[in-house]
Amino acid sequence: MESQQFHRISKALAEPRRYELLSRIAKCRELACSDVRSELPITAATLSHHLKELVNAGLVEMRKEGQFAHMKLRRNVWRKYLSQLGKL
Amino acid sequence: MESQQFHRISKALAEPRRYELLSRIAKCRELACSDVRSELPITAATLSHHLKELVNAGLVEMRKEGQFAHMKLRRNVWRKYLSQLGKL
DNA sequence: CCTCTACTTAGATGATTATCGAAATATCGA
DNA sequence: TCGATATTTCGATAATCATCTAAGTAGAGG
Repeated sequence: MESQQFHRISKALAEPRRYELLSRIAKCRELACSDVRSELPITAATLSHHLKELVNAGLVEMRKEGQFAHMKLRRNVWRKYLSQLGKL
Repeated sequence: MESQQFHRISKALAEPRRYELLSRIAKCRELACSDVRSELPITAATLSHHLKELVNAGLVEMRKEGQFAHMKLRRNVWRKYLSQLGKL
């Protein structure tokens, strides 16, 4: 795994709200933004910002379906990240 | 592992220089600050700051021997962190 | 078309923090 | 005791970033 991606992922995880978001995404096969918003006290703008960070880091994949955005964990990237950390 | 400690560790890892420092500490049984300073372009003040964060996070243990400070990875904490991440 | 809903983008603000130089503290060796 | 070296603390500065409101874009259903 590229060092740049590794650091982006680390930064993405460092924000508690973002980690919580990732954690919810990981628990489902897919999760819609609107579902997150109905369960967490977060504005649409902030959610969109955090989501962008997760996608930028390569951790999350997005799919647009009509008005809705669905998020999905990229499990192979996550595995690679864990394996890299494990080498410390 | 406490959620507070978990987040502190995540934050500590998110800074590339700090991760590099941790990585060097992990490679030895113990590492002296002065050795780090002779190998990396970093001021004493900055090193001291990052070291404090690692200690605060519970990831690193310090031992003073005369003028020298020796740093050591707390491997059981590291293991717990990895295992927590693995549950995502 | 019009409007409602879902999301994104832009711009601003405040908080956090990485960094450094300088001063302080502590230990060692002469 | 003096001077050198190691580390910490303080204070300042600049950069990063989380958050919000408001405005923009776009699909769905009348």
